[in-house]
Amino acid sequence: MALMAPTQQVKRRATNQGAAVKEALAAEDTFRSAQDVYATLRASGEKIGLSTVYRHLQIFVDDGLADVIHKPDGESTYRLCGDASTTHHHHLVCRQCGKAVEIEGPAVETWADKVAAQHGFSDVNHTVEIFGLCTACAA
Amino acid sequence: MALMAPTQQVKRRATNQGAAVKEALAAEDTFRSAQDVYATLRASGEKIGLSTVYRHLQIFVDDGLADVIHKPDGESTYRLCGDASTTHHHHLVCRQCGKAVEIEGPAVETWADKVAAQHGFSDVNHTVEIFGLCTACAA
DNA sequence: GTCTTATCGGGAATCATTTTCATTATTGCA
DNA sequence: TGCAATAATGAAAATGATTCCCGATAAGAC
Ligand SMILES: [Mn+2]
Ligand SMILES: [Mn+2]
Ligand SMILES: [Zn+2]
Ligand SMILES: [Zn+2]
Repeated sequence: MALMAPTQQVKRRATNQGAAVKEALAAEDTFRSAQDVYATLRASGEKIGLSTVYRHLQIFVDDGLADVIHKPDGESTYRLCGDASTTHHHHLVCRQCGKAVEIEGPAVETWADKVAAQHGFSDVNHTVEIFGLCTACAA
Repeated sequence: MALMAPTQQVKRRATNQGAAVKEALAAEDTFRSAQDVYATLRASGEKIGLSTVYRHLQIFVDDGLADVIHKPDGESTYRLCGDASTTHHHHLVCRQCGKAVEIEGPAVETWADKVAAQHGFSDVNHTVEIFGLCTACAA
């Protein structure tokens, strides 16, 4: 059994950079890479370093504010989570522009757990991502 | 609509290196990284280069002989496919040792297509991976 | 055996991500 | 309000997987 670390809220300082990264993500319902966010912020005159962008994106993930999807080419992309860490969900993602729709599939959840249990696997989680072309990109 | 390239069977030469990579993968029902396969082969005295390992792993994927899973840390892992490219399936994978079981979920397939269609997405595919600890690693 | 060229592999190049660490800015408190 | 404690920053270097380059090697055809 894993030790359950107390959910100690880490003390975080409010900074311009942190706010800027969050705004950049909030601007679109799209999965975006750290490099992309960084380029966008710099282009808009924001004073921020690449390390800081990576740092905040990871913080968002740790805090359950953002989801991350690893593209086949290895690049990680981030997107603010609709309703924070409350609801478990997955995504329908446009492989062209990154636009994403949050989706739920209760049946998939139970299926995944059942299959894992049947094979004796424990401490289970899963990834379910549907990729395609959004209507805009299909044109 | 995508042009359907003629399924021209590429002429491939039989080499010791290609066979060695396939054997290394066949030895275990586990997803393994290129670096890992390379290290294993060299350790067993095999005369092979890292580039060649990557080359053959990619060939296996192109030929539908192997599946690839991208780990969260970005590393790609490969595993020979049970029944070649015939059956679409997913995997239940041990996040500790990489041991994998091929699984099927017809309901998930139809669900994925339906959800995508409802949102107007086209040219759809999906990834479904269940991770956990196998009985051996749970001990 | 000889030729053609697919394959090999050492090493350099890419490139996203991480680490380092001196500098800067935020927050709690006197 | 003033200041010390320290969290945050970011430029630069390091890391590490993967790809690229290209002269050397070897499989397959005749
Ligand atoms: Mn789920
Ligand atoms: Mn499927
Ligand atoms: Zn799109
Ligand atoms: Zn295991």
